[in-house]
Amino acid sequence: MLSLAEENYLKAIYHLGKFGTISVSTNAIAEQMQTKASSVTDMIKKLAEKDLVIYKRYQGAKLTSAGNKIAASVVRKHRLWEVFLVEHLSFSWDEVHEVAEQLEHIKSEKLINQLDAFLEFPTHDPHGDPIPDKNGQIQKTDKVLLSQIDEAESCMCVGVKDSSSEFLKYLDKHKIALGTELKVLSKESFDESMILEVHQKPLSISKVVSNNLFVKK
Amino acid sequence: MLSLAEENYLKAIYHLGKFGTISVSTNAIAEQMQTKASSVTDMIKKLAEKDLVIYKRYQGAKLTSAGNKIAASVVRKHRLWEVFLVEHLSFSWDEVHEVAEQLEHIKSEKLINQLDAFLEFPTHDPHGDPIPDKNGQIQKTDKVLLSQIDEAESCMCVGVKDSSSEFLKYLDKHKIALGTELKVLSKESFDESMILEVHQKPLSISKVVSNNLFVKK
DNA sequence: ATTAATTTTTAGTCTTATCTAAATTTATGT
DNA sequence: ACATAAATTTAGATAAGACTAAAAATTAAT
Repeated sequence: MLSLAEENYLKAIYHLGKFGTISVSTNAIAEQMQTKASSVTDMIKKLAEKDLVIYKRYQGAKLTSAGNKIAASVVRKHRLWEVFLVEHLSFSWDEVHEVAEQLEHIKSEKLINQLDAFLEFPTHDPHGDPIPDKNGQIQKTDKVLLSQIDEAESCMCVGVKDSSSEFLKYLDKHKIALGTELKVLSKESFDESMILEVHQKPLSISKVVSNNLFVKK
Repeated sequence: MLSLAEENYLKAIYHLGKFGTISVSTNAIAEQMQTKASSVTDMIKKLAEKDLVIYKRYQGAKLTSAGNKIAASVVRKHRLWEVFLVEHLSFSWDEVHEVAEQLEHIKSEKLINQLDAFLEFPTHDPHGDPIPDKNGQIQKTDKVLLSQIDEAESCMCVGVKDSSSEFLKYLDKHKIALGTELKVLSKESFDESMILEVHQKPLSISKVVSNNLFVKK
């Protein structure tokens, strides 16, 4: 049985390493985990002992398939709980992360399978991120950043890259949610800002915003 | 913010000390927590430092009102989660304890208040135990052990004293659940066994059973 | 290709929560 | 009341996970 700390490290490597495909540097993990590189070295050695990561000194860590499976299951739990919080307990999408960080570590196969069924097998969390299935598989979507959309094109908001509370509240304020239709009225090359049409009204957004909003054409 | 271990100690003292009214011995806590007396001494010193228990050397520990409040809130969370698991995730009453032991430590005021509302403010958990309110108050019930019921009297099952999986499965097997009507047909003074009428059929039960089932006349 | 800068690891320390073994205090029995 | 038993506390160790500071390896720059 893995400790909370071990699960969090696996999750960090999972997120940084594109779901276990590439090696992640000690420093990158340290930054993600808000800890020190020396602590990371200790932990990845321990995870390597358990065959959850492949570790070569000075070369960073990469998830094994066992490690990937565990990391994906933690992410699965996190995202399912987020759906529960939003759909049934009236949480807003900027409030769920902190609580889901705790709930993702609850250990019970039955709990998570029943929760999945109770939620009617959702495929995406409230931020538009895909929920891994029982085997850790995630379904790929063809989402692109809003900044990639050309002038005069329309698209639909399907996810966020930055899921910080600040950004989510900004989107709420401007009535942008998952499923919201957006049309690019114009793009300003000088500062890469855009003018959108949202709910029949124009809205000017900066590059920071268009670079953190995923859309589907 | 309290650690998981600290919360568990407070909960143990709460259960053993009748909700904070009486002092609990080091050994009793050690047995309840499945740990050693020396570990208990260390911890209750620490809790005393934080003014959550009153500790006098060689005299055991007693919850302060602050400690009682925290312990009650942990118990509240435990029991609310149990209700959720049974009512919405198809858990049976003998399966909920282990998972609720984990869920009770999730920290979020909003989570527990919303969960309470979602469950429509239940007053008792699936084993008939009362759920403390936000202020830690529990409503007293006039339940009594089945062994106290006289011959020819009828009563209703309202709770269990032993909530082990084994006992709960025994009750399931004999179709005894909360709300089930029971009539004492006869009592055997030799071994203190009883013959009940349950669902229009006779059922012989031992003293162990009648001493672990709460009923209301 | 060597030096300089950066990254990573090692060594040693700290905290929390646990343990064992020994010492101390309280309770018990005659 | 006094010896002994039982309960409790103290002292010293251990393991997990974190940290700092110093050493080592890698990468980058000239």
